[in-house]
Amino acid sequence: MHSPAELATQFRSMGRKLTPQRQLIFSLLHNNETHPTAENLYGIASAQMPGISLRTVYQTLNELAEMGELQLIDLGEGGMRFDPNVDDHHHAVCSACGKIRDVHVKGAAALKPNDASDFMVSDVGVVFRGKCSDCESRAVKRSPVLQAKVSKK
Amino acid sequence: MHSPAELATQFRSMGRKLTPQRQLIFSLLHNNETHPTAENLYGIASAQMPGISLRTVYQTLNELAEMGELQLIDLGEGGMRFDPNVDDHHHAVCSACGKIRDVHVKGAAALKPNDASDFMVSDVGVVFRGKCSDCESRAVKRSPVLQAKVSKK
DNA sequence: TTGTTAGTTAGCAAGACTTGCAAATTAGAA
DNA sequence: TTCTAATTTGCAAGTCTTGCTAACTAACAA
Repeated sequence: MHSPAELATQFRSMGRKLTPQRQLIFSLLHNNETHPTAENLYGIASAQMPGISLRTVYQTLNELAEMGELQLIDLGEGGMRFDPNVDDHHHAVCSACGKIRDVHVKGAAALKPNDASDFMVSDVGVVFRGKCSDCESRAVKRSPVLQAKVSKK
Repeated sequence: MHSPAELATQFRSMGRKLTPQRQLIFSLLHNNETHPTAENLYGIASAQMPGISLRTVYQTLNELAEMGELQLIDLGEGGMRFDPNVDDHHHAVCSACGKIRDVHVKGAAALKPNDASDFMVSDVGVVFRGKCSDCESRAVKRSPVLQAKVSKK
């Protein structure tokens, strides 16, 4: 995604208006690597601009997506995620905490269906599921406790 | 997914009942490569068993998924898809007709995030987007017509 | 065959997420 | 400052899925 200032210029050059709501959303997305949902952004936006509506958040996000400034990701967890990183990359999802991380995958672009030579591939998406280091170490540390709890039953 | 007969045995051994509704759904899923939605299956099931409820279809599908007999796939197109093929495989989605095809990808299991060595991968999913051969050839054939239409505007 | 009962089904309400709509508001140009 | 098209709000509605519960029935024993 371009910087808030660049987006402002771009919006105006398209005959669109630069509203405070849009500026706020631009700034919230800038360098945002949390892959927020619309609701997430709405929560943060509301704190800084009471009264902003969830509808506006959705609207602006959709506009940015149409402009190619945002990537929409749906990982099947109920709710679209918005990623201001539109470079070629993939995602790793922690099954414990749900956090999504951008990752790069060597050779992903060269992947091909083994048994569908007649399919014209235009895009390849890779999703890793597993545990992030935080959750992994937490699981190890808690392991004895959990066992104790189980044995108490 | 196991055969309808095997599923029947499995259900009974779990203290579950083998209802006509379940049998029908088992049979509809057997060797089904269309990646149907719950609504799709409900439509077909209704024709053969008027009165069956969508609720029952969802319920049975969820049970099968919990038993590991079904893979749930969400390709972000509004609606979960159910795949009786639970072998290790991936998917190719046609952006024109929406059809989903099972594909195998050599080397997919060996993929690793390039820049997230601390992430413990337990599963890798690959989704190809593009055009299936039907849509591809159709697009080529129609191309002159479409151009004519455009120039008329 | 009949009775018993735990497991199921059907139907509707409701929940989560997203979009459509229309009235009120406002950014940006003159 | 004035004007107008773009925007924002708030709510209704749409889609997909699940919760709830009364009525029903498969499975089993007598």
